[in-house]
Amino acid sequence: MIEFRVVKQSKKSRARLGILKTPHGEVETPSLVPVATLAAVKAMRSDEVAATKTQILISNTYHLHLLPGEHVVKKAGGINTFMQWDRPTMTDSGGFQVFSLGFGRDFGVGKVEKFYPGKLERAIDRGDQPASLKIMEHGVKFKSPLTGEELFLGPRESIKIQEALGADIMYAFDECTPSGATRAYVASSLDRTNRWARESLAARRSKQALYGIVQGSTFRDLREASATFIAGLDFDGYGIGGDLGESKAGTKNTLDWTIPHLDPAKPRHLLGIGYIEDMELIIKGGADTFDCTVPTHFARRGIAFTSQGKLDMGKANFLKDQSPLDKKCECITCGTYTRAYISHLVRAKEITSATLITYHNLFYFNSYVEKLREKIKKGLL
RNA sequence: GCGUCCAUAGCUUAAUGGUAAAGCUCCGCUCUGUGGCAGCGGCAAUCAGGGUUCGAUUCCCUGUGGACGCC
Repeated sequence: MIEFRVVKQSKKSRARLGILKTPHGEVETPSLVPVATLAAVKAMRSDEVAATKTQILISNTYHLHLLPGEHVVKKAGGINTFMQWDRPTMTDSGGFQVFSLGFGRDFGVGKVEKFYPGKLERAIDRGDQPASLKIMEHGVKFKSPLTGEELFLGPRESIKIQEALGADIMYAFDECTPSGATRAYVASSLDRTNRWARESLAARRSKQALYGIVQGSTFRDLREASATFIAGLDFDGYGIGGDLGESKAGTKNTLDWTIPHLDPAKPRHLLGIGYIEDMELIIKGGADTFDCTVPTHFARRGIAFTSQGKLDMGKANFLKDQSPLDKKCECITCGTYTRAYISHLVRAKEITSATLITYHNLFYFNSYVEKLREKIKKGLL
């Protein structure tokens, strides 16, 4: 089980400082939750991740079910022991894969995207199904992208897998609705997600915490209805997910519409959002935690986040640059290596480039959130 | 020294008697609960000279450079 304590509530915004207590230690909130999809932050050892000030990780039910299978993880003693990570963990339910392997895959777009340029002839409407999976009332029939094998995931299945994985916090099974979906589609999807929320709770046998997920896309009334419904159930916290609409304004609206309806004593997690420039907005909007693949995913494409902005280390001009990624950064990468060296590694496609930049990006993101916590403490946010 | 073959983008190759296609490289952009570690876009070339022809990168000759074989 978890305990959440609000240490300070800002008077200027919905921002708050908190302590999220789990069986594997405490998380100071607001906090970024780096993504370890397959029980690993890609390119990193767990001890390296810990050194980036990362307090908690999120892994993925769908992916770990396929590879290596939850029983392997369980046999190893659960996800913490398996990956030698002694701090808190969460597992996402697989609900996002209903989108990413479904409509997202069909149209080749992410969830924040506002348009499907030239790809979407008409809005996704009630009754539409993605090409490679089937969304049914009791769950979703997937086709493994690895083996082509059919795989069924519903609330009961998801919770069962998550219990075998053994993270501190689990998520209810939901459908992350696609942008470009009509109100009718979102409304019927929400009915289903709400039903799945109840079934997820009923399926739980363990003492792991379980977060319910708010959906409703960009429709204010649906977001409010969703938040109210989820708040009425006995969840330990909340996830806010789905299509948030156009990046900044959309994220703000979604938080404004949903958070006032949730129990303020429970932690709220914003699912899958976390550009550096969005963080202040997210935290002011009232999110206690948020996960994002950007620091790790971009690192593997050679992009470093610094106080000078986003740097594409693959660019040749850095080969002459003897300074660190970020002069103001205190991470090991910045204390040890030059931009010239890192640029060379990126251009040569050396694996080490991913390690070095991922390390820095996580450290940088976590330090950034740390500063925002300071700001809340000082009453500046 | 003689013979044969070759010469197209920075690299490796394609095609054609009506000025040329691709992969890699290079340059730019995109990536938000990570199927895919990529996707999209751009720059850029017919070795040199002469001949045949309405028109030559393509056919012919010479030169230059290279590969192979023979001596």
